Amino acid sequence: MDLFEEIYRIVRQVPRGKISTYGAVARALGDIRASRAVGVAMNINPDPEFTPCYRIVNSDGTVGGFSMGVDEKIRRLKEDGIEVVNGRIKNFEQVFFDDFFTRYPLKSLREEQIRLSRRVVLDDSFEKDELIAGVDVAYSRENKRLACAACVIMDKNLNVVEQKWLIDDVNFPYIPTYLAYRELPIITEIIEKLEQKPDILMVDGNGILHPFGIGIASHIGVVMDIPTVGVAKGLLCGEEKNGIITINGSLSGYALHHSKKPIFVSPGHRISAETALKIVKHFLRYRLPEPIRHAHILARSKIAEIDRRT
DNA sequence: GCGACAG
DNA sequence: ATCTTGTCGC
Ligand SMILES: [Mg+2]
Repeated sequence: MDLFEEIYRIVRQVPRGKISTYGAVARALGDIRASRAVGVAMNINPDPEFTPCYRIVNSDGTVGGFSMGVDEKIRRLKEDGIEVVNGRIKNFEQVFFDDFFTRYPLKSLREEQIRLSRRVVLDDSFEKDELIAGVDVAYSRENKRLACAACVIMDKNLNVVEQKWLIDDVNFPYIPTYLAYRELPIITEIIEKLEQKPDILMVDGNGILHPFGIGIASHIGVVMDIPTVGVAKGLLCGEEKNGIITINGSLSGYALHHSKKPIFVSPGHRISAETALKIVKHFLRYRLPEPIRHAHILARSKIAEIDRRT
């Protein structure tokens, strides 16, 4: 699913002489949470003459940003006949457009998440726990649709057994609660490239610690049918109390405060919360468990190398 | 007005 | 995540 292309398709529906907002485009995608991603998509708009991103403004009526300069955005709006006074759209309600033709792609993805969430297994369902892999994705600053995925397999003595990396395009922006749709394709690709099969995969992001119980670690686990653990650097949802994270009163994960800033561990798939915690603790040396930390360093260094050469 | 928003 | 074209709720 190329959500960037879906965004551009919606933005092209705004007629000359009308404006819409980041939030309205996000709603046409199916979720207001995508408003910031709409801004990101406008920022990297590959063809501003074809896709008039200058017609997308802030929902409070201010014009918002523009990579060619806000003055240029205002100039183009005025050329369309939109009046702008003190950086604010005049007659906002009259010129506002949100009558989009859309299939609400994010609503379909949410339905898929809910279906997948019912398939999450929270019992220890693995033969061995000898080879633990960590995976992470780093992004190019030159080309914002280019990413590097890296995977590092370690044994229980924290020796690196195998590492692989690859570069590929990413066609889905980061949207809170939809992270899997951004990173799953490239992560699937890197896992398939491994010569050895890890017993458990640790993912940079949440497992069941997600508003629909299906963070990226759980999502990968169910789709690939592998045991997974989620390790996040920030709290997406839930409440912390004495190191325990609950959503609506039921346990979803744990907070670890071993480092300056906490991490949040939650089971992904085919593992219990307690076992997930135990395995993460076994690999802690710095803030992040070693397999993920090494994958992060590898991915960053490779994408930095690409950026240097272009 | 300020912080929250996995990456 | 990178260095940035947001929105909502407290
Ligand atoms: Mg990451």
